[in-house]
Amino acid sequence: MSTLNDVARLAGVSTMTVSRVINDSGHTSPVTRARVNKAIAELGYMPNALARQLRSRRTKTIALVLTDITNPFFTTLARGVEDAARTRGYAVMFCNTDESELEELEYVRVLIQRRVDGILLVPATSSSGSLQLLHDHGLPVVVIDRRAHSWQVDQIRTDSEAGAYSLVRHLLDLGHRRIAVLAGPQNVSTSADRVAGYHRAMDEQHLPPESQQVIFGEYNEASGFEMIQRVLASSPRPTALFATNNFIAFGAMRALHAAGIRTPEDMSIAVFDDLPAGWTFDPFLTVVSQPAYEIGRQAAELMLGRLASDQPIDPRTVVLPSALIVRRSTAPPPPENAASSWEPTAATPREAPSLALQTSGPTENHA
Amino acid sequence: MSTLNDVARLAGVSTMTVSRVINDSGHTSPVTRARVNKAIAELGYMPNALARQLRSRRTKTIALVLTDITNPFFTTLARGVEDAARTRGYAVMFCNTDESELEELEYVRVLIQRRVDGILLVPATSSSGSLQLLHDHGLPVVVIDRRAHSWQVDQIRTDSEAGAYSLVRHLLDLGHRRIAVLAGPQNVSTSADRVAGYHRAMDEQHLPPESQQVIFGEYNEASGFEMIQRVLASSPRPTALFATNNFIAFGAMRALHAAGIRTPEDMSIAVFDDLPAGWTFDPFLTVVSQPAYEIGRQAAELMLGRLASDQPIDPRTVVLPSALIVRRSTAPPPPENAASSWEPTAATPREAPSLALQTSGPTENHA
DNA sequence: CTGTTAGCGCGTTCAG
DNA sequence: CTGAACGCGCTAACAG
Repeated sequence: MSTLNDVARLAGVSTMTVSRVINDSGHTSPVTRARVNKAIAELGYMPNALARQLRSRRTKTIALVLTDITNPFFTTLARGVEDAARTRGYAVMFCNTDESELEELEYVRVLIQRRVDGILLVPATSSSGSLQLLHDHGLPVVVIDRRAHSWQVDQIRTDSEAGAYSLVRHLLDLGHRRIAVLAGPQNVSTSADRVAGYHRAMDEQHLPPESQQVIFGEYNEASGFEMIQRVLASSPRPTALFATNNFIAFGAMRALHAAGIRTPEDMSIAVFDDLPAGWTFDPFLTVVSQPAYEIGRQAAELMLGRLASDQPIDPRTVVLPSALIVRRSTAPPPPENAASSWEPTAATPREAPSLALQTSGPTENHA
Repeated sequence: MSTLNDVARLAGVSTMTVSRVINDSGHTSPVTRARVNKAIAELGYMPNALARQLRSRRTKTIALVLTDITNPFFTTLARGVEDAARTRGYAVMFCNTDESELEELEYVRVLIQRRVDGILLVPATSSSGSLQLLHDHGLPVVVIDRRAHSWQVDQIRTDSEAGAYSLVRHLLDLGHRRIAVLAGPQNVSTSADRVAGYHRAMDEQHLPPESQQVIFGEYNEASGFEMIQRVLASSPRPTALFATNNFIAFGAMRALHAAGIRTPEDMSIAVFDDLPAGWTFDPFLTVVSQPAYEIGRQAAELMLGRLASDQPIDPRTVVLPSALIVRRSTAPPPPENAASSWEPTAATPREAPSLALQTSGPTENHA
C-alpha cells in the first residue's frame, strides 16, 4: 500500500505538500496541487488513518456501549447514533454488554486503549466502575437510557416515570383497580422509574395496599413468562398488567396464552416500549413508545458537540417525552363475579383468527 | 495519559522490557516483570492501540458492511459476528449502506483508510465497485447473504433457491395453482434466487403461464404494500402469495387487511425470513427461516481464520440450509366459485400446529 | 534475559 | 507558497 512518501516522490514534491493537498490546509499552487492529485489517483493512494490519528490525537471514532443490540429499541437507537455520527465524519463502534458489568468494564478498557474520542454508554446496571475509569482517563461520556447518579456526565433518556404514570392512568381510567407490574431489575434505573410512575398513579387513587403488586425480574422474554406464574398464583388476581419492557410483555403474553387467559377480555396488558412501525401488520399492544432513533441521534449530537467545542461544557441532561398509544390489549376489567372462572371457555374467538395478533410463541427455530 | 516511556522510567527498565511484559512475548524475569506491573498499575497505564497498530500493521478490527441493521435478520447476524470476533480479540465496525452502492463505496474507502484487517460485506446490489477496490488494496472480504459473481472471495449465504422452492411447494401441496411472488429488487441475488426457486416449483407442475406472476419491488414495507395493489388488479387473482422477505410481507399483510381480504381464508401468504423468536406471542406467518446468527458467526470465522493463517487460503463458499416453518398464514385455496366473493364470511377458525421441516441440507463446497 | 537502534506514516514547527 | 527535521507511542530486529 502506497504512502505519502510514494506520492510525494511521484509528484516530485515533498511529503508536506502532499499532506497539505490532502487536508486542504495551508496554501498550495493549483499547479502542484494538480500534480499531486494526479499522483494520488495514479497510485490509488489511501491515507493511513492510524498514522493520522496517532499524530493528531483524535480518532474520529466514538463507541456505543449497550446491553443488547438485538433489542429493537436499541437497534433503532443505534441507527440514530450512526446516522448522526457519519454526517460529521465519525465512525461508531458497537459493543454489547448483555447487562454484565464485567463485560462493560472489559469493553471500556479496550475502547480507552483504542483511543476512541468518546463513549455513549447504556450502563449495565447502576454500577459506576466503568464511569469511574472513563472519568480517570478524561474520556467524555454520554449516558443513555438510564440514570447515572452523581456522575458529572451528559445524560439522555426518556421520562420513564411519566410514561409509566400515563400507562397506569390509562388502566385506572378503564376501571382497573388491581394492577400488577412486571418489572425489570430493581437496580436498573428505567425499571425503578417505571415502578415509581406506577406507584404514583396508584397512590393517587387511594387504593388498598393489596391492589398494588410489583414483581421484579429481568428485561427478557423468559423472565416475563416466569413472572406471570407468580401473578396467577396471587389472590385476588390483578385484572391488568403493566410490563416494563417489550420482551417482558412477549413472555407474559405467551404465558397468558398458555394458561388460557385471554387478552384483553380476562386481563389487560399495557407495555413500555413499542415495536418499530412496519414490523407488525396489526399492532395489538397498548404501549408507551419511546423516540428511540431520536435518543440515539441526540446522544451523538451531545457527544459531537462536546468534542467539537474547545471550551469545557457543563454536563447536560436531556429527558425526552414518551407517547401513549392505546390499542387493543387494554379494555375494561371483566365483571367481578366472572373473575374467578378462568376456564378457557370454548374458544369464542370473537376476533377473526385470520387477524394475526402482534406476536409470539414458543421459540421456533433461530439458529 | 501515560506512555510506555513513563512506565519504563518508573520501573527503571527499558521500554522494550515493558513492551515484552505487556505482550507476554520473549522472556522476562519474574522480578522485573513484577516491577513493571507495579509501575503499570501505579500509573493506570493503558497501551495506545493506535501506535501498536501502526507499528504491527494489524488493527485487530474487522468491519461489517450491511444494508440496514434495523432489519432483524441483520441485527441477529451482526450479533453473531460480534460474538465470534470478540472471543478472538477483534473489534467490529458496523456500517449501514441502505442498499446504496454509493454509500457502500464511501464506507469501503473509509474502512481501507482506517486499515481494518478485513471486511464482511453484504453487497448493496450486484455492483462490484467496492469489491474491485477492496481487491486492489488486498483486503480480505467475506461476502454475506448475497452472491458475488466472478470475484474470488469467501462467501456465505442461505440457499435461497431451495428455501423458496420448499415454500412454494408447500403452497402447491395445499392445492394452490395461481401463486404470485412479491419480490425484492431484480438485481439483488437473494431476490433473483428466490424467484428462481419459485419458478422451479411452478414449472414442475406444468401450469399455464398465467398462473405465474412475479412482481419486483424493494425489500421494504412500503413496497410490499404497493405490490399488493398490482396483485389485486390482476385477473384471475392468485390464491396465494410468496413474499421474498419479512418487510415485504408486513406491507402486504397491511394492504390485504385494508382491502378486507382475509388470510389465509381468502388468500394464503408464505414468507422468506422469520422474526426472531420471542418477539411475537403468537407466530402467524408460514415462513422459511434463515440461521441468521450462525451466518454471522461463521462469516466472522471465515475471516478470522483467513487472517490467522500465514498461508494463502483458496476462496470458500458456504451455503447454509433454511427451515420451513408452517404456521397459520397458509391454507388450502378457497373454492373456485367463492373466489369472486370477498365478503368476510363468519370466520372458521382453524387450529394449525406449527411444524418445522428441514428443507435443504448443508452444502459446503470449496471452490 | 535485557537494552539499543530504527522506523511504522503522518502532521506540526519552523525555515526558507 | 514549499521543504526539512522531528516526534506521536510502540515494536521488529538485532545486539549483548
